Amino acid sequence: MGRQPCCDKLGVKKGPWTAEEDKKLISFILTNGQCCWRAVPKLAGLRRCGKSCRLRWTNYLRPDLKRGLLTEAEEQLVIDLHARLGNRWSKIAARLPGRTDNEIKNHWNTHIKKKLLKMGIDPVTHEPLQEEARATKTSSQADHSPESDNQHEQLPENNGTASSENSCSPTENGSSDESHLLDSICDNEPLMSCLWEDETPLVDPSWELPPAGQNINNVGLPSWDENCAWLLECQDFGIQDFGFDCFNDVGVLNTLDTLEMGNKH
DNA sequence: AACTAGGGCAACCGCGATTGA
DNA sequence: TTCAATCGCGGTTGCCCTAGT
Repeated sequence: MGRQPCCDKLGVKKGPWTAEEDKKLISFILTNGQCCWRAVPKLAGLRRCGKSCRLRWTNYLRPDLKRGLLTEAEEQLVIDLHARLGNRWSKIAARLPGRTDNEIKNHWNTHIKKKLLKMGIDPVTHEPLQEEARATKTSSQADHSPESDNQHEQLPENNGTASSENSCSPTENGSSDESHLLDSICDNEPLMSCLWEDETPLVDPSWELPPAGQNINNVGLPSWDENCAWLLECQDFGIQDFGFDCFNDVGVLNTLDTLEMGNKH
């Protein structure tokens, strides 16, 4: 009895994805949509576990992904959101269109954390390190940390009125422009209520895959018969030439770039 | 030029949540 | 209501690249 592993340990490939595998996965998902990840490897002809496929797609192959470093404004937003949400990377990522939880998590651990420490700010509590030390001395029990579950529970009730005292978390290092950007975001109640609306992803809603089983052709997309050759050729012609409006072109091109990079490996 | 250490990122692992029979 | 199957998330690992010596 007990829980089955998500995939057969035997015969399942691990490690970096090859361009060929990427092509297969993209081809399959664009043809069939995202459904039942467990079945994806089998149907797509991949020797991967479904989990791995999902991860690869959501973190790397999705056409709506942005690539490259987070902008200062995005970084500031991440800091602010982290102060309120803690390590809920998926929630944070949901507020940043085109960014994945993994990407944000990595960026946090490699860049932002250090930045905050340099500024004398505890990356966990978002409070000045000295005060933090004092606070832990006096009341180690009273958990005022933003990580506190209580605080998390209250988050939805902060809707819209997302306290500006929170938003004044570490902004010292940001340029005044970025601070203004963040302030203006936080001061904008309609925008903030939208941001705090869990069901309202900022990701371009135009990126929608057809329901399972429905061929991509049915949504006005070019045939996928040419498989990834088509995707790859888009680089030469420009995605718009295909009338492929449902994809944000940057995203698709990023995917293509990615595939190309993969080929170089 | 060769070696080493550190940083960055992609991918894996394990667990909790959710779903459906 | 219970329990197995599946999904999704957060933490962690390991590999690759680059800067420094």
